Amino acid sequence: MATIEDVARRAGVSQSTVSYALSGKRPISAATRTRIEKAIAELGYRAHAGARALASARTDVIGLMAPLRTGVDVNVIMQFVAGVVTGAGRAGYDVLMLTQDEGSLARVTSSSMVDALVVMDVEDDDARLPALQALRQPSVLIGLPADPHGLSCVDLDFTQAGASAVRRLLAAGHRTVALIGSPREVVDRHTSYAERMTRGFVGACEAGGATHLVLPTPASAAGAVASVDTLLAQLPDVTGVVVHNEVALPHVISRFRERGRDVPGEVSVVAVCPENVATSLPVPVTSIDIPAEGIGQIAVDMLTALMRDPSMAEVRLVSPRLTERGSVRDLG
Amino acid sequence: MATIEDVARRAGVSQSTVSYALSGKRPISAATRTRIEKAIAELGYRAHAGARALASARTDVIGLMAPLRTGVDVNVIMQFVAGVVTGAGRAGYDVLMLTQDEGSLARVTSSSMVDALVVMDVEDDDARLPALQALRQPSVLIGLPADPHGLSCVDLDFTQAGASAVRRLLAAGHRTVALIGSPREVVDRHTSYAERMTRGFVGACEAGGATHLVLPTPASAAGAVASVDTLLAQLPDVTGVVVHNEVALPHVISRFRERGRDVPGEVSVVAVCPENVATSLPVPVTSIDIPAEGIGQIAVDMLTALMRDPSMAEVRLVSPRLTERGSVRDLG
DNA sequence: ATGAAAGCGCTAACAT
DNA sequence: ATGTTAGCGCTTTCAT
Repeated sequence: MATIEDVARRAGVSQSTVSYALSGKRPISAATRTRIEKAIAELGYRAHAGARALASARTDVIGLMAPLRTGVDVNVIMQFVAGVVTGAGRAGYDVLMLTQDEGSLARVTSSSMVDALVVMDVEDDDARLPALQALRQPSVLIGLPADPHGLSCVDLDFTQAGASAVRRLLAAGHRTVALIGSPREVVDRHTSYAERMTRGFVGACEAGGATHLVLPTPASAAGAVASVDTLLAQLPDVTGVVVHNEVALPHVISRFRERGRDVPGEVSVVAVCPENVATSLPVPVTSIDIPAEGIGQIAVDMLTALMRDPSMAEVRLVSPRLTERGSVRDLG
Repeated sequence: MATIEDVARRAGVSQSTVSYALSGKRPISAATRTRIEKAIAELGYRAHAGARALASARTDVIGLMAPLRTGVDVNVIMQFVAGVVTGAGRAGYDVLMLTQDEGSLARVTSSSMVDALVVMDVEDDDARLPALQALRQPSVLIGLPADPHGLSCVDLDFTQAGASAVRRLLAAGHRTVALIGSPREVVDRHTSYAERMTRGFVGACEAGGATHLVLPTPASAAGAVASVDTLLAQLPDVTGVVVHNEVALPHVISRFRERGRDVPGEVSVVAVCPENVATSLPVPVTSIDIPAEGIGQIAVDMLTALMRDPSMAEVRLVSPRLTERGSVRDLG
């Protein structure tokens, strides 16, 4: 591999001139610049990442802690990851994937492998928060812990999403509604989005005087079927459901039909899921989009802002947008 | 951040002694080792990754090129990624995520950001192969190109999987069968697994004298419905289908039922998909497992072997294993 | 506008 | 068993 010294020699300039030509931190005459570029092209030169990191104290790599456990909304996670990788690429960063375990955070930060961190799957009272706050490197959470003090966070405003879904049903005259939500484990861990979704749902139901039920639901066909059956047993008059569980969604709809309740004839459905999920079902479903890829990109934007100015911490909650697709029936 | 020099000073030894204590490349007396460990713990020392990479010419990072396009079997991809990350972690490596674009491969390798590469979503005549062969760093493909000469590859033996699925149906007396396969784009790109799957399917059909049809199918409910309808129109006598499209699978089954063909009463189904997909459907489906996570780990094992000895290139095709779950009816 | 040279924090000869 | 020291390939401060 060619080094910067090889380039300098070939271009007949000094190392530092090559370095400055590359970084643009110093004016370089057109003639010199041309010779340097030529030498770089001829040698196929690329700066050694380690040497650069050592000298400049930056790696141009950001760490991404994503929950890799299979089965749990992988689709959504993948879209977040895609957004982060895309946004990072655009901003000139590479992405180091980190597993959930406690150690990797300390390892990659204290060995200076990454300049910054994006953390997913945030819990209400997340064990990683103190560590993140103490870090030299800035971080952005995708999710919203109970106390986001001093941390940068971005997410869909799930509280509003839950409330908005309910209000849509209430406006159509529904008075008995249910939330088919995230799996029990996710809820029990007080995962931030599940917590907020439930709060928004329940709050709007209470405000609107609607009879309601929240059903944590496994991400499987069997789980979806069981939840629908439980729901029909406990709340036989149910006419509206909010589904925040993309794996269960198709099975929820078909189970209602198997049980003789047509969607949207007898039961109206509002889903909270990525758009491509809502549109690729046999029946298009009215939904509130989870703009996962966009949020991933915003996370990177916030990170680059933080690296420029560490005082820029902020919480950004993306407002939910409901798209009608005809799965809600007006009882008026 | 503490440096190795801080540790050395605190432990009253030289830098190199600390380095050797850390790497284990030299015998260190128990007493010295203890003092060094104490100093390291007290200072919270961690070697600077860049400095280490510069001096040792290795990064302990492997690059992972995964197709991040959403919608295409994300579940499966995620499982492969999880396997690679898990395997890498166990072997002491971190994972740098790379997008599909041509440039990133050259960039991370020639700037020495990674020691090795895992490449997914391999096409029959993949454009990246020449570049990979020319690389200083070893690489392992997940998939099998038409000419794997000199490259290390690992994948499920999809040819055998296709053949084996067909033979299961033939053995049960089925004579008219279809393959509900990967999306058209995937097939058109000559993606390695789709290509081999089709070959195995068609080969076994021809060998067994079965009437057959191959239907590339979009990864959506609508696509699944359309494929089933096309199939029933073109091959009304069909009694057995092989489904190699995990998104379509549930919709294929429900569409058959909507069209009055019970599964497995009238139509038998063999799926080729990860086990958790086959078991989480309303009806458990007889399937050939895609051991994605395991293959991801094997890829890393092969990579570490290659780094030890670059002549260890090999092709490993994992034999398919069919698990009965009752979705195939014996016509005997 | 350009060059010389001092590090950045490690590893691995080369000592003893 | 341990210490000394020469790089690894960059960035950046001084110089000019």
